[in-house]
Amino acid sequence: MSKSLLVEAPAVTCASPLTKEPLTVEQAERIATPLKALADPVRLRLLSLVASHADGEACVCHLNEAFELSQPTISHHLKVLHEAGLLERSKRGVWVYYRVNSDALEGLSTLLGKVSE
Amino acid sequence: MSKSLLVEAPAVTCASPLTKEPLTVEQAERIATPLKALADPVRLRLLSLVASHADGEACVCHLNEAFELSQPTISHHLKVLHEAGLLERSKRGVWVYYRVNSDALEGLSTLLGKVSE
DNA sequence: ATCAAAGATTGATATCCGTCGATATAAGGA
DNA sequence: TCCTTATATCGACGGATATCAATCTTTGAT
Repeated sequence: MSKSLLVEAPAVTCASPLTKEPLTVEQAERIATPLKALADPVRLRLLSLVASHADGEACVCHLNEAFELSQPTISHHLKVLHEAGLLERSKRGVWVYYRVNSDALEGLSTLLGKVSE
Repeated sequence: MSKSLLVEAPAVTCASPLTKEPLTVEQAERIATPLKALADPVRLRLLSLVASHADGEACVCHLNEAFELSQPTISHHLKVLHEAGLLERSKRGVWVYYRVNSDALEGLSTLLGKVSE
């Protein structure tokens, strides 16, 4: 119900929906979900923080320290990114680590790129 | 004040902000603007409708007909896309035509693609 | 068993945003 | 000039969302 929408529906990203023929209502709604997750300054910084970490993985404890926002707020943003399929989550002991889902981002990238051809 | 943010700040898109090093607050806010414009099902369909038109140009009158939404609502969405730099506007007589700004979309596309490298 | 720390969840609040009806503006035609 | 049509703007309403404090859950340590 809240898994990666882009990964679960590769047909949408592999086609060229923005150029050849207009998007259907369903396609537009599916694509809007990860874009909405991305369209927030805090979540963009979170994503870039995770992506720029040494091993592509970041502990929530470190992410919390990087912002002047409450812990629940960061937790909320991470949840939004995770449910949109942009971040993967793995728990080790008490700590939770997030890493970027490259496939999802790549799908969005090629989707937008199709328009410029 | 409301021109294309990506085109006016190519440094942001040409660098690799999402991978190498975390985005600054200013960069994140600048990138969030066009992404917010894009992160709506109606606006995605509007953009794809314009992009898929024969000569890459679409009259507002045709766009209005394609949606079961009021004329002011479509006008609002077109304004958001235009102010985000994703659509260009040209008036001929009584009619207004929109066309996709490929540079802006390409900038966003490469920006997201940088993460997957 | 108890405690402390990490992270998620809940409930509340304030702001943002999508939508509409009504109205304004602008351009062409009679 | 007056009317009609195309598009934009305004003001209002309702739903979504970003944020916080408080609380809960889970895990490891003592």
